[in-house]
Amino acid sequence: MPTPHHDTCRAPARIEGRATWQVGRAQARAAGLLSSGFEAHGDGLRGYHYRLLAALEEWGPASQADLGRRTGIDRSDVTAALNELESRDLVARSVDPAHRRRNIVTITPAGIERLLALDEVVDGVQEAFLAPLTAAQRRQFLALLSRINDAQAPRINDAQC
Amino acid sequence: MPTPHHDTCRAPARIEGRATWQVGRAQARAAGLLSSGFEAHGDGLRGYHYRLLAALEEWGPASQADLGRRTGIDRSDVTAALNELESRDLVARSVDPAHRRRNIVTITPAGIERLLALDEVVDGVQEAFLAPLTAAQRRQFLALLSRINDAQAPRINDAQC
DNA sequence: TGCTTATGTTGGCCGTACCAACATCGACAG
DNA sequence: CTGTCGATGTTGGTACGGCCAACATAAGCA
Repeated sequence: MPTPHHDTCRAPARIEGRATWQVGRAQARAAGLLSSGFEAHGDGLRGYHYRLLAALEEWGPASQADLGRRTGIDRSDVTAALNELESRDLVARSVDPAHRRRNIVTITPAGIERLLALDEVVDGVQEAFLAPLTAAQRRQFLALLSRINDAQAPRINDAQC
Repeated sequence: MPTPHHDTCRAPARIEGRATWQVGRAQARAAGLLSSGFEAHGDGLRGYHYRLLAALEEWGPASQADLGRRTGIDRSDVTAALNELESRDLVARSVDPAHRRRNIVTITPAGIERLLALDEVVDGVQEAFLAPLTAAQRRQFLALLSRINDAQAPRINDAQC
């Protein structure tokens, strides 16, 4: 992604003061940092792939549909992302012997290795993103964000959680 | 926009704790609320149009290129959005007598009226978005966001500010 | 005068998120 | 056992925001 600037000369006052606008700017900044990081050290992988690798490493092998439900990624997008991961030998698909229609996706040792490398990239991005805040402010910021996100979130797929 | 859920069952822990992830979730929520609001009371208008109307009302008539620079919207997108605003008689284009290549865009009384109506929609969204926070927490949240956004922001177009 | 810059416009690209349709397989009711 | 229903993986398409390239034209300046 080519670094969204999103801001130029300061938005109109009625917009600049809005929380939704500020959140949008912050997210644009975060997305820019992330995609720069992935572009530099990610071998063409992006957020989708990182989320899927992380889910596989933390929760173990799963079917594609389960992966989609757990990560909030659409089934069709899971398929596409897994194709790219599989072509790099970072995950392996195998047919479930019980349900022959289902694929069991497993993360490979190379996948874990790449995941750990991406972890460091993402950690570096966090540091850059939160740089203007002190440690106490970062805790506050995360706490407020969590409060907003937890209290809300329409939560559509609440199956098997 | 059909209400992004983005979250399903809690992301992997290594992602859930990241500030960039939380900001993304918050922004997804904000965008969903905004597009719901615009969809319900906006007569087909969206963020682009609101930003342009606000810029015109606050800074007065301007050329399309200036509008683009001030709002951070690309020239080509400004053209498209202005076409829709003009077709609703919310703005008027007139050729600058000095620079015959330039259009002077003016907000019409109907445009101001619509802008005020959209202001209320957007205000309602802010309220919904910040609902889980107390007044003091909202101030903190905005202050932290401003600190992050102001300290950073690569600022590419810094001309005439 | 000619060269360069700025403007508005058209058309296109990319990434994220969705949705619809399809063939296939399992499970379960009758 | 059969038929129906649901779930799965896949393909293909949509929408939207953001961005870029190219173009014709007008202004400004050398």
